[in-house]
Amino acid sequence: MAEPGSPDHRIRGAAASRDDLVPVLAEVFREHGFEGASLALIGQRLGLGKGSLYHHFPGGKAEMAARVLDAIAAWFEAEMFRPLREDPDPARAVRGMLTASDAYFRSGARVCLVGAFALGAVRDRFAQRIDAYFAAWRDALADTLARAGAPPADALDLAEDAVTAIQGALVTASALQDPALFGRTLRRLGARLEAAMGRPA
Amino acid sequence: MAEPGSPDHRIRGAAASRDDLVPVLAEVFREHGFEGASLALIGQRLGLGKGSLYHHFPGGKAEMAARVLDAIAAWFEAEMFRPLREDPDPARAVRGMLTASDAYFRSGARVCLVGAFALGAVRDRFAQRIDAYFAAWRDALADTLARAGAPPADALDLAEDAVTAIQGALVTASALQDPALFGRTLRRLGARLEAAMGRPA
DNA sequence: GTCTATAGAGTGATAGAC
DNA sequence: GTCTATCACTCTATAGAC
Repeated sequence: MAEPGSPDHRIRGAAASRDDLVPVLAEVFREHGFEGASLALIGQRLGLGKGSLYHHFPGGKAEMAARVLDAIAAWFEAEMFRPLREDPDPARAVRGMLTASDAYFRSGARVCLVGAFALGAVRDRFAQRIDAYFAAWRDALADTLARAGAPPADALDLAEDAVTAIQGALVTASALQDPALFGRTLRRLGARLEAAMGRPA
Repeated sequence: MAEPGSPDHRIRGAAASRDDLVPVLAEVFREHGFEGASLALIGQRLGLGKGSLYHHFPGGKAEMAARVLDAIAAWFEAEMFRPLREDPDPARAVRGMLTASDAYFRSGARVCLVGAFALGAVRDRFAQRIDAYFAAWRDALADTLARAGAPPADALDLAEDAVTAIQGALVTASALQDPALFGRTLRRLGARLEAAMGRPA
């Protein structure tokens, strides 16, 4: 396994490190769900045989999904939740979150893997990670809204409303095959958040 | 198979008609998704062997899911979309839709099967039904909001916002195992809709 | 030789179709 | 209940880098 940041000394396109595999794995789980993503399909998309899959993920499919959820959690923590908490300009941080959401979800063309796992029986297998993802998003945003001047009693409600709207937009955009619905939802949501921040009482 | 409306001539508690099976099937698909609902599990929950399953649904699992989606579409058309369109008091009709949603989704304890199917590759197999469900909901509500005095330019946007919020609340409530989130979302959504209806310009 | 990543035959269990 | 296909998974073996 290559050290982080080391020069790429792969010889013939092979020898992918586990970190290179996870984003592709995420896409397969996004497209097919946990149950629908068979090892045969996964191996095909990763260009690896079963032996290689179990070399990188001895725990099998469950470990693959866990590593994907961990990578998603790390991305959101670094790119969305920490900026929300630490940006000295909270109003700008809220706008940044909407921009980051639009980018991450490819303007509605990409589904939320965590939300997809949350529906159905798979949820129980990854309950802690799924719960933590949504709670962290809601709490980071509530903190920022309170700093931005939203009434403290409303901040948590507004944050819950925001996370809910984004998830719903992903479901509905996918159902109607209308990615633009996601952008319209972000615009409406942005207006609600600006109103709450601008009118601190 | 019993004719519709014929007297019940079952002999020993067995011989359920296909219409009796569909609601149970719906619950199994809601809980496990299309891929996760195996025929063994379905047979167990229905109390039927595989032979009986194929007697009632010659097309197998795909036909079962199609009949479930049809039944859901029929329920929403009769209990939500038609009342929305036909109630002479549109504001009351909008409130009735929120009440019906709360009842149908068991105050957030039940997931939307159509939304769950919309995420992931299963969507393509039932694309027309999934699309029709969401479009009908949005359009019936937009029509009612316009009748209630919402600015026509805003009615479709508001309806899209409403369907999106409900779907997002179901995802998030399931993820956080917090059914009460659904009620809070309906309350916030109701306030937005009332505001739009009350302020016709 | 050791280490890492590769492949794939072969396991029993279970899938959906009939 | 019977069928075949496929499931997740195990095992053994091989390649090249050090």
